[in-house]
Amino acid sequence: MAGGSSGTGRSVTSRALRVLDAFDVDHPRLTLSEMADRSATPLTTAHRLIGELTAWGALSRRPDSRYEIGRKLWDLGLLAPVQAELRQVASPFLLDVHTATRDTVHLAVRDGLTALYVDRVSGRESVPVVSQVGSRLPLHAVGVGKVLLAAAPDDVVEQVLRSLTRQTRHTVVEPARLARELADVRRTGSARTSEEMSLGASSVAVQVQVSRPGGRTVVAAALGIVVPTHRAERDLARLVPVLEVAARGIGRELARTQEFRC
Amino acid sequence: MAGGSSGTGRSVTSRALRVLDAFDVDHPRLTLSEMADRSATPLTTAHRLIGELTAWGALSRRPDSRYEIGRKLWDLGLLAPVQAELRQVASPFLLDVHTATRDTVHLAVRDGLTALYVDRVSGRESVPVVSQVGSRLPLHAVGVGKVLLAAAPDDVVEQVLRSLTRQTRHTVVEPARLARELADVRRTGSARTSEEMSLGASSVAVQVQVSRPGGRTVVAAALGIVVPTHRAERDLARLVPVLEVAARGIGRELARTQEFRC
DNA sequence: CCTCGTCCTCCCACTGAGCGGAAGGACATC
DNA sequence: GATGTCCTTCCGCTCAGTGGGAGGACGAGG
Repeated sequence: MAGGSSGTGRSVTSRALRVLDAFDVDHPRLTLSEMADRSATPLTTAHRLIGELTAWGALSRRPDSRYEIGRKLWDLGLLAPVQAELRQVASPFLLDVHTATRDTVHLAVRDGLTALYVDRVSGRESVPVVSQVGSRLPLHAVGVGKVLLAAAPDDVVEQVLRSLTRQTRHTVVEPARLARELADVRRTGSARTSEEMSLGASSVAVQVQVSRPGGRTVVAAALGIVVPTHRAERDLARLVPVLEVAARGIGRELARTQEFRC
Repeated sequence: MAGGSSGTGRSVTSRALRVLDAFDVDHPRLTLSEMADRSATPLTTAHRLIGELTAWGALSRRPDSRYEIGRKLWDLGLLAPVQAELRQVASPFLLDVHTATRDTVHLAVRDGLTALYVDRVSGRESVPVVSQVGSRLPLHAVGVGKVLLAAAPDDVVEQVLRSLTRQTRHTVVEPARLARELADVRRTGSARTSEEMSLGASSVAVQVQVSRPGGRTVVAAALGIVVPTHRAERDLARLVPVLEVAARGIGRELARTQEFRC
């Protein structure tokens, strides 16, 4: 190869894929040179690769000459079995909760050190949208995250406790305090947050437990609801039973499905 | 290149992408050799490409050694602006309709000669699931499809009329009859189907109209609802006004958004 | 009008990354 | 143990990919 200077990616394929990596939630639209920069690819090479990706439909070019993810990737992405069964089983229950409360309902699983939102039903006149399907948020700052963290292996908990990032002035960043909260979550099965991720929003969340053959139960997901803080005092306590009913429904349904693997 | 025999794809990138094309709704899980076959790629080459795709996260390997679309593609796909604005605007309205009726509600746009389902809220005890988000169904056999077809350019209508495929014994496959139905749709603004796509399911759908600056209105999408046939006679007529209210709300909201482009 | 800056597109000679047949392993079936 | 299916590793040939450079398109500032 001509350049050979810095760590030239390696294979063509990996380079093409790295170009795609330039996109993320904060950068859903990029110019050619932005993509080249962000993926550390020589401009000319990026140009060629992007041309091929566009021809296939992985990217598409907007009238303003910037690129965005194309429909083909959308199609393909929908085939990904990311908790497909969980989402399918849980969806009606989320709708039930939404119908009963008209608030924003979330379903999340733990993905490494983050809470991955796999489904969402958004309330009409609800709080500022922080999370969307596909979002990952820090475990310690959101309701569903605390629930998932409380059920996580010790090493995960330790790692999270060591790196508590502040999101708002209400975020719990003292390890000891969070550890105490987690103990409460394990005892009660539910977690609360109050403006710890974004101001004006409070939440409750509960575990979705699945009984596995052998008598053990595992926490497969977390089900949460977000309300404007001014309604939190009045509503959150009342919402826990609603969530619990739905969570148990989901858990029972999941246990029934033989294919389910954690 | 060694072989050089048949039309060797071309570029590495296009080959890698073609391998991904092996996946579709009917084939969400494939073995290595299936992917090689389906993409007309020599086994060894497919093996290498798939290895790279897997390393990046485009694919993932299941315990049973088959491959499926990986989480990374799911993430990326969610960034695709496939009717992003439409979906965001419409979502609360779909939920409203669902809350009021508890049936399966669909939002679709026309994509070439098919109806592309961009959002869905599924009813609890509803009909057999035919369509999912991302599905494409023939325009002439579904409610939202007829609405979209009625608003489509003449050449599209002609093409569809020339190739009416039978889905069930109730599918309308006579061009003249469908043309008549389309005229009705244009007049009334709503379309019905009765077991034309799958037995046991009937539907109504209405246009989502947007007033563009300049006084013209365009049909941006179709909003539909599916009910079990045994309830169709009783429910469908009553559902039209519900859908119309929601569709008008969506249309008004879309018109307000300046960015909206058809 | 010209200059400068940004961003994109085209060109082309060099070379190492990709290619894929062949061989061998893992596992199941008869 | 013979036969089949599916996956993985190996390796020498060569053509596809590479990326600097040149130049075009467009806009802002002088």
